[in-house]
Amino acid sequence: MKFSKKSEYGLRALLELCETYGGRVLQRHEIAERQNIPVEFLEQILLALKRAGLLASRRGVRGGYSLIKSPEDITLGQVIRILDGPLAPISCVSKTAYQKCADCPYAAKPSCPLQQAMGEVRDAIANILDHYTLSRFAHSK
Amino acid sequence: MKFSKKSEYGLRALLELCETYGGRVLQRHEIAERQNIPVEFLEQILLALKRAGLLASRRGVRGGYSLIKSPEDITLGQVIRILDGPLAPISCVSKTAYQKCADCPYAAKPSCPLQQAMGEVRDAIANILDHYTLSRFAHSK
DNA sequence: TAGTTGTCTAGTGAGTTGCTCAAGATTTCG
DNA sequence: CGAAATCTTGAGCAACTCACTAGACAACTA
Repeated sequence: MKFSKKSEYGLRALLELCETYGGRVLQRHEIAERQNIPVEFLEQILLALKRAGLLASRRGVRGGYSLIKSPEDITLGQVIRILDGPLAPISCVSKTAYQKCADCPYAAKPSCPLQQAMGEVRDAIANILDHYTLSRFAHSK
Repeated sequence: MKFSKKSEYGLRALLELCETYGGRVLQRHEIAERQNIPVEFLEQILLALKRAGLLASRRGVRGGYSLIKSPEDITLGQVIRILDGPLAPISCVSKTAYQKCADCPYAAKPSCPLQQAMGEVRDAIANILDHYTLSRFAHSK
């Protein structure tokens, strides 16, 4: 029941990028050094965030990465879903990636006792992470 | 960010055991069949739950497993922690298994921005799972 | 004491995580 | 233009975890 390093690194990288938001770009090695993240691994993360539309990048000598969306418009939930997949603790309660459980005897019945509890957990997690924005994050620094 | 099959199977096995609570014992193959769980895998789970003090077992011909605690006194949180480890999404916010992050640059500083958010998530999860008892579970069946 | 059950320890195949490496594309600067 | 700096892509890999299996052993009961 843990988040991956990918999510953690991704969030920490975004924190750095928030600080130069609107200003200069950051290169991967700058972010990597400041946040103690292996450069090549960080790269994969930054690219994923770019593909998801959070970052822009420029190649070449004065290249680097920069935030493309305002820190107020980026939530922890978004970032974690990009890097770690759905938030739901079991897939039969996921809203973004629902899957019927194959082996559960309750799957056929009208209601599964586990589903209710897990649904509540899912909602609680999503409620927090989808309302936490990067800006709120940076302020508490 | 998912619970393991172990937890899921464990909870479903406990549901079965709730139904015969106070009455007869259940053998592993009975539970396994009704809940579609591989017997030998289930066994490991039952043993873990036994070591944790939730179940009693008897060997031999009329052997089997039975609940040793009342369903009202067993919470989902307990069970999941036994089978899956701590609930915290990152270990620096775990109450049952705290660990300082080795590489995080905020670890040294008074406050880590990630920690606050993750702490809230941890509390939310624990709040739900530690108040959900097996009895509440069985009733909604 | 024979057969049935739980107990324990080890092992295994598939998949994931966290990370590395190498070759290429694009940009800037001299 | 050409060289250097940067991002881009894709492949690869060791360690670990997950879900499950196997087999020897201990205890209970008839």
